[in-house]
Amino acid sequence: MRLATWNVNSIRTRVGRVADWLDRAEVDVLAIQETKCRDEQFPFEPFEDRGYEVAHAGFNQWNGVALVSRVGLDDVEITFPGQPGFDRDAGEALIAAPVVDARAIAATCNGVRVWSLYVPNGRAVADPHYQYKLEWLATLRDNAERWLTADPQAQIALVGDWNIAPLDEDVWSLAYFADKTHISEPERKAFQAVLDTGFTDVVRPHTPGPGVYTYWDYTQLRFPRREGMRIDFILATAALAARVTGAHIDREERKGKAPSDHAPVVVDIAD
DNA sequence: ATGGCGTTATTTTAACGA
Repeated sequence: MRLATWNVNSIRTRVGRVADWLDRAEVDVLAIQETKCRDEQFPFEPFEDRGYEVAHAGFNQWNGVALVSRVGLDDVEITFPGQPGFDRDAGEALIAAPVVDARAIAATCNGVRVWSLYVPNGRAVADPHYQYKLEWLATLRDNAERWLTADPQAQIALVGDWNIAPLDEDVWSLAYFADKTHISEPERKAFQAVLDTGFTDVVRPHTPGPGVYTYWDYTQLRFPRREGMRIDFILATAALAARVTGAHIDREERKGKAPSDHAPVVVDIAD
């Protein structure tokens, strides 16, 4: 089966492009981030017309994650246990539920537990949102460890917009990002800590760098100048990674009329 | 140079993004 992840930057604005892409891409399961809508605003019909089931979590105009599948969509779970929230009004407090963003949704698709994840941006290293990001990732790590401890053979995919560039070559300019988020050591360690529970990046072996990205800013002609970031990942447990036969980043989808600023990331999994 | 662009909402500016 073919599994993909895509930060679409508003599903209502992008639904035509996403549907057109599904018509061509032969994707069985698509994890979406940044739908930017509430459940009742989500355009379900274009997906259902194409034979896909949809599960969506959206609480307001921010964030929003979804799973689209034509190979089953069972045991849907919105947010992971202990998922931290961010108090937007206070602007500083890191607090627990019930103030939780729509940043995580899971379902079992053809035997694979797929999590569509939208990791908090962090905004700036000195911003409280940055601590929220680190706490969010640490809690995800704890869950990942728990899932694999319960079943070392579990087939789990953690996919989405991680808002972290793990390697120096994952950003177009180290100097530009030197004092910004996405490349700081705490963020990279938080990402690595998830990997260390038993996950691997199953896309990178098929899309070697440098200069291979999944995101390009709308401004400053970043895309034509090939100045991007690699921040969208498909991480798989060993049992699932063993079935991966190929992967690609569909940078063609960053072109044309009204694109998302992210490209879809795709992985092929043997039956 | 906080510019450059895109999206959303109890919009006409502010918040957010990375």
